[in-house]
Amino acid sequence: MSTIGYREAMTEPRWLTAAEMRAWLGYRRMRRLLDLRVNRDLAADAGLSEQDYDVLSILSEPHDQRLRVGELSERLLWTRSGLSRHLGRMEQRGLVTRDDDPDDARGTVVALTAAGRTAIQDAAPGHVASVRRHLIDRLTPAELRTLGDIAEKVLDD
Amino acid sequence: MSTIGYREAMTEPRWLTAAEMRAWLGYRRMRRLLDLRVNRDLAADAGLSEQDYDVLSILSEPHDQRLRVGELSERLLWTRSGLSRHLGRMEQRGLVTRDDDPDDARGTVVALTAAGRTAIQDAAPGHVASVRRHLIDRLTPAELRTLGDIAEKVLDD
DNA sequence: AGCCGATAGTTGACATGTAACCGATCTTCG
DNA sequence: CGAAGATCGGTTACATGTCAACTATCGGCT
Repeated sequence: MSTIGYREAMTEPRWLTAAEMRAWLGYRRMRRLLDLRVNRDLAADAGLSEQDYDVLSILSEPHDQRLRVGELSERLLWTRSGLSRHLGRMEQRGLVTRDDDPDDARGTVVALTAAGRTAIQDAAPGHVASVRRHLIDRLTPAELRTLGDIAEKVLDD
Repeated sequence: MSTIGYREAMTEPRWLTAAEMRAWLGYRRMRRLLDLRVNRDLAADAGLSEQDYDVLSILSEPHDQRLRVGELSERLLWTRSGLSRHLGRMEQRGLVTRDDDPDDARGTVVALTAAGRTAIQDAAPGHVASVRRHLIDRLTPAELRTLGDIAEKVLDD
């Protein structure tokens, strides 16, 4: 036994093969760089963070004009506390509002403001172009399909 | 024009098709959940963060026993300041040491301690098992290969 | 030799995430 | 009805990242 990390082949644990390691390390690096690039574009073009965009995007869907904080946190795979903080910042900036839920006094309902709607309308075209430039348009249809399959398998639980 | 986000088809910007959106949103959710799961395992099993593991892993490679901070930051795709702070924490915990580079007085050389070596040796088997469980073993060899290809295309610049 | 822009690493100010806990409210069941 | 426990959203304490500024050093060019 000598080397540690992901690299060596041993018999005890099932270490990663070269192909498996390529996939894993590739995923790790892709994650870093892709997110960096897309988020940088979004911040430069629209003054929004990835998180802002995600929240606005969900709220702007036709049937989700008003959403409970808890439901939003589930959709975003976020902790409630993190979302609560983030909504506070977005509220400060005038992008969303928070009001007591009339049906459940424990709850809070989040809604877009006019400014929030404008913000995502303005941001969307550039953001989609950025996602295309950095990811989508670099891949073949078959690769895109496989990426979707992979995500499905990983998420399935 | 009505809906905003990633969802609608328009003519002006090239919005995402259903397949493209599946890939992009799938990637986004996979990123969140996969990282969460792997990092949780690593923290529970070995008391290390993903970042700790990455640093230790590189330093434990045979020819990289001593590395400049700058080179480490390039390999990890990290900012220097972030790495500097992280190394400070790891140094506190006795996992690595930092010393002046004898060849370039501006530089700092990072090295593993005995405890650092032990830490990654202990952590590696469980971590590999975790990566297998949450990602590798869920995919076919063809999917793994495609994932590697995708990462390569995205990183290539 | 000596100056000056480039480079290395650290640090201060700040942004933003999580985990643990809290008060308010709902819901279930005796 | 009314108490026990679950649930909701938020807050406090803390971890950890970025950007910009800073100090020290290097190295090419005159």
